[in-house]
Amino acid sequence: MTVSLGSLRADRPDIYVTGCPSRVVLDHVTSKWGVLVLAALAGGTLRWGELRREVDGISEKMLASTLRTFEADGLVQRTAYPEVPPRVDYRLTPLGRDLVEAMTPLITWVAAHAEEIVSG
Amino acid sequence: MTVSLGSLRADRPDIYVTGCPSRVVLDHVTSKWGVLVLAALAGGTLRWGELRREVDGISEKMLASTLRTFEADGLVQRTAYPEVPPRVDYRLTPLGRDLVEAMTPLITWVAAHAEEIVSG
DNA sequence: CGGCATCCCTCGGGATACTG
DNA sequence: CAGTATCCCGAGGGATGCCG
Repeated sequence: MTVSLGSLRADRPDIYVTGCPSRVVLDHVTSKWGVLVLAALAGGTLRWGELRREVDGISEKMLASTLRTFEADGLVQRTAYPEVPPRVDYRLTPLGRDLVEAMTPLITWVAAHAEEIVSG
Repeated sequence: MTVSLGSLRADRPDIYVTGCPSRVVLDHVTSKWGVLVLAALAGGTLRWGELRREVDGISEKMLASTLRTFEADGLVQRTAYPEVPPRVDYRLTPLGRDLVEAMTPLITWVAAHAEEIVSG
């Protein structure tokens, strides 16, 4: 069952208004590293170091910042283990998993058509 | 038919590599105004002025820049009519319509869950 | 009406170094 | 290992003005 294109705006006029919750969440998700971090976590729980290696090019600062945003949004759950050396892992919450599922068509499409677009 | 979450990374490792076509296209789409402009055009052809009003908060500079990027990507088609006063309209290309269709689940999801997330 | 040019500045984000 | 703290830069992006 496909959502018709025409209904996209009619059903969700809220997306387009500055400062509304939809825009805030959309900004988080479409932030420079948002999609990549969420997609990386789609494969399952990852530790900090794994996440860094997984998302090529991200700095520690941006990884921390992106994760904190998603944690506050309730999309990612952080778990710290009281061990030495410290171990921390990150996983999607049920809400986050739901979001990633909604993102999957986009990511798949981009991956499939990227060459075509860039080569023009 | 749903794409399993686990396969997302396995199938498309390219997304995660800096500078690859997938990352370039993903950056265009997830640029600050990319999603909004594409979604606005999902409803059909729009004139410049209509687009500006539709996408709340966008400046002329960013609208122009975003549209030029998508035009170069082959996602949006620009048509100028040799009239006075000038009239220009923008519509999605078939490729662009395809992309918007892949984006629709994400937009719909965000609109539906935004309150829940922001109020957190 | 539909832009482009220009100026200006915020702040996203990178590099580096340090800590529990 | 998993971060925090600082410094710093530049491009993304806003405001204004002009033009065909």
